[in-house]
Amino acid sequence: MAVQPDITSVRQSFTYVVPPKWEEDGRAAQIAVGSLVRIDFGGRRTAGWITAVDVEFDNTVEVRPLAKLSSHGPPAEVIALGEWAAERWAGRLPHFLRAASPPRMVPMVRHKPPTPAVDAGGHEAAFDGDVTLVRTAPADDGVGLALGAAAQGAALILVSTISHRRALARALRDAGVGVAEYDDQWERSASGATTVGTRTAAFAPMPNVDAVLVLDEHDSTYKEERTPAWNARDVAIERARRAGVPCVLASPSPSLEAHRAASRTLTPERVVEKRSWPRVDVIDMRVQDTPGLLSERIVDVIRGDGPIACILNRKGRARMLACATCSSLAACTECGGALREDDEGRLACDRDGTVRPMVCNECNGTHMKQLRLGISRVAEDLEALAKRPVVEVSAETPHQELSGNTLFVGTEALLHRMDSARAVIFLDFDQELAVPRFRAAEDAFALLALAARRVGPRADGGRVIIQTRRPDDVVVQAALNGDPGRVASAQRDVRQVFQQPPYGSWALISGAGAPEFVEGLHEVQPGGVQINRLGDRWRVAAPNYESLLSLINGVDRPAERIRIEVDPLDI
DNA sequence: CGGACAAGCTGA
DNA sequence: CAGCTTGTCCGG
Repeated sequence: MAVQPDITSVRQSFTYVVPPKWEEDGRAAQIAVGSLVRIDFGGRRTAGWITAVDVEFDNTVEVRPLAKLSSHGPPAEVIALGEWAAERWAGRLPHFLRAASPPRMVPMVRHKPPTPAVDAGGHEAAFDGDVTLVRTAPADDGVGLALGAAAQGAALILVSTISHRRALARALRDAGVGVAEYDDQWERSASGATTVGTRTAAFAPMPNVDAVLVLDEHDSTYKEERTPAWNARDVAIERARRAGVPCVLASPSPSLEAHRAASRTLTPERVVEKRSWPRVDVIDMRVQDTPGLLSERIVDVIRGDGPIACILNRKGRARMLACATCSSLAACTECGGALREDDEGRLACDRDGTVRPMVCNECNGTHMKQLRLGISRVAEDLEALAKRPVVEVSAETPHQELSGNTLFVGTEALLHRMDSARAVIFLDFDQELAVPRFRAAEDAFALLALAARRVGPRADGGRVIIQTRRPDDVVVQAALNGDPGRVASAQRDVRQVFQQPPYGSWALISGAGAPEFVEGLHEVQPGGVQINRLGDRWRVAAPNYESLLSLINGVDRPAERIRIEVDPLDI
């Protein structure tokens, strides 16, 4: 038996033998690749996974017996998938095997016959290719696609939140589908049931998968924040590829990664898609008479009935500048990012390092004003304008208080937490458009799609209101026209030209050992790879992740700690 | 990860 | 050079 110890820093399996007694009492027959065992290792007892059963014995070392058979574990295919993921995101195998393992020990798995066929309700067409991108209505709850997946047999379905997992599992059960919720119902998943779960469910122990579905594939919760920063959507695609089964990626605001991975894209007819979006009003803040963040045009809405969400992301506020003459936002002419005032009174872009004199791009005005407004101040102004109480929502606000006929103000977390709204007002959407990150446009549009979901389709009468100084921005225009395809086609060009993901692969190197490691990378003189310093970390950019990882894995790691984040989202 | 052991440092 | 700290290696 080859056993991978459950110790992150041990990157190797070790050979053990099955104790003779286990042959007699039947335990030997239960051992398979993936089984959880305990072993005597390095002078103590530790957990581990069986990674291979047919192993050549190395006669130069004394081989010890396994100490204990703890539990069933992930099947061999999932162990192999974990090995692939460890390579793909420059991580360690135990990280992935933990995600694939039961939360509590499982002595025995019963393999159940597959559940009877369910009616796919017209959604089976999405599942007759390899990787298909399906652009959904913002308010689509995914039940139709999930039934389409379950109609294929045992389906692996990823969702971005626990509450979506619960709701979808309930809907599938109501339709007669046997469902396991991962990882709470690990055993049920291992017995072959259709499995619904969040990020870690990409490693669910299903013995065979007939279809894979990733709902809201653009969602950043699919990306693990800690190292290894793996992405469940990409694991799901690989899992489907290995099993030779269809994989559907669904989202109202698809990522460029999904566009690239898919061999075809299914979009609703233009008219149908536009109707699936709510009415969107764009308010050009450059021509508003009122100072501050509240325009006249929102008055009627905020004085009206129903739950209303006013969204104001405060992160990075202090850095934003606008022309005192024409009110245009100071933006980088190279990359469109927001500019800040540097120490010498010039306009500086943090994203690409461009510096220019304090002169407005639009009107050549030389006086800039800081745009700065705290959320409490806005809540006060809003209350005065609406003539009704305003509830300021923070992370501590209990969920029960997020409904009813209330006017809320908060950061985008408010949108994630509330169930539905009659109107969503983005008080300062430039915050989202000007974030100095390569994914800013995609993320900004995803936020509008989330608002559209809370408000419902056009026929429901709800509204999304966008206050901005950039009414012509493609992100704003795409929402206005209910046409997500515009964002993708605009972004694709930029990303291709600058070899940004997914048309290139990046790694962020940080930590105390980073300088030494980067020096080692430079010594290799890799062709087609660029290394940039960004403050106390470095970005390694390669044409694809294969060449990125062969470079990174080919250079010795320094003694001091380093953190390698492959394909980061927030840069 | 954590134990073993080697190399380096300190004080008498 | 004992006694201690710090660093590096390796485990079946």
